[in-house]
Amino acid sequence: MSLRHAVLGLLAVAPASGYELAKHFEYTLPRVWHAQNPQLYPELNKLARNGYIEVIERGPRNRNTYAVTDAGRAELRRWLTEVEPDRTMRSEVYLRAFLLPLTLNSDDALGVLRREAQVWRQEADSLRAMLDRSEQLVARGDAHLLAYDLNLRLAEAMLGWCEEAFQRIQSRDGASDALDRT
Amino acid sequence: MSLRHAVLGLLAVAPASGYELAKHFEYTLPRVWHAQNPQLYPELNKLARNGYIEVIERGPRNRNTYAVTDAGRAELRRWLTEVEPDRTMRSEVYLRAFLLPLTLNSDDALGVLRREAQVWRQEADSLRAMLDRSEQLVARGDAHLLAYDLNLRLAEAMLGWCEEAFQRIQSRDGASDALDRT
DNA sequence: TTATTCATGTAATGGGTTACATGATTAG
DNA sequence: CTAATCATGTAACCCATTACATGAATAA
Repeated sequence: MSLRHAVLGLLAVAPASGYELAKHFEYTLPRVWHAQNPQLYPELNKLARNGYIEVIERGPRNRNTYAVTDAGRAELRRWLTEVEPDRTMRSEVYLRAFLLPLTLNSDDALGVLRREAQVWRQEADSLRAMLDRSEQLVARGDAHLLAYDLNLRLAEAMLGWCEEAFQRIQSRDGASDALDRT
Repeated sequence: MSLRHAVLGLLAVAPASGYELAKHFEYTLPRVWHAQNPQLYPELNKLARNGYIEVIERGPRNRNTYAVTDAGRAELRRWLTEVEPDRTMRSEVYLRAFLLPLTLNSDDALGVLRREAQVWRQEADSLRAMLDRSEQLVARGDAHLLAYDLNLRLAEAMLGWCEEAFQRIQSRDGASDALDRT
């Protein structure tokens, strides 16, 4: 499991509180890694007990800001460079895309694909706009841009697939219509 | 959770035993949905008790071949067309890609990116070869091709990102080298 | 007849989600 | 002073993984 390394990684990018991490997972990483409050707070305490992170500031409302320690940074580096990634995935989006053309009739499939294409087109557009804006503000080599770029490429892949699937199903349908008419 | 619908969907494509489903998840769907034996057999029994699937054949070695019932097909259609998808993801691959440029030094990052690009290039190549072969065997409208096409597009997106990230990190590095030299 | 593959499962453990609880601070 | 937001957490439940168990059929 990699929640441990997800948290460690985010804190290596910038110190944060549990509350901020939760927002981060919800708004900036929803297509990458997902985690909520009841996982985060116990995990932060565990990482702190093991010496990978530490509280660097106590704010109002019991706010604890955590940062990675040297040991944490070393562990993160070890994980990224030496541990063979688990490349299996479990994505409802991909599962639906897989099943849709295989199990739905053409009308249902085309309807769902039209809606899905819309979602990914919007996501791709807003990521592209964000990247355009950012490239004027920060240095072109800024590593944050690469994170957006990954999301953009995945959204574009989904959009491209939706459009391809739509066309193929439509022409398959057209072909059978044509056959029916002869 | 969608294990229920993953199983229902696979059985809607073609009847199968639990053993065959496990192989399917392992070899044809590893980048889509992941499930193993100890989940599958209880889930199959539950789906059968609820009337969504049924045993259509008992083979040697206690082999049970399951197929979806009309109720199962209706439930699958309902899920695909009416239930709003959960578009959050939890992918170790994406998480690593996100963290890599933000937390590793250039040398480490370039090394890992080179290895990763290799993996996705191979996956894309073999999927492309499989698609080329298939298109000569089956009708172009065959829905199975779309499943391969999705995997291909995602692999190409990962490969494209790896190459882009490699170049940006290299040129960022080159830039700082150039500055050092002056 | 020995090893391999097919085939189905259970038990123990660990990870993740939903629902709930509590209280401090800030904005209107 | 009221509502919204910030902030941390626990309890109960469900889902997923690892390790183990069992035995039938097939290939060498």
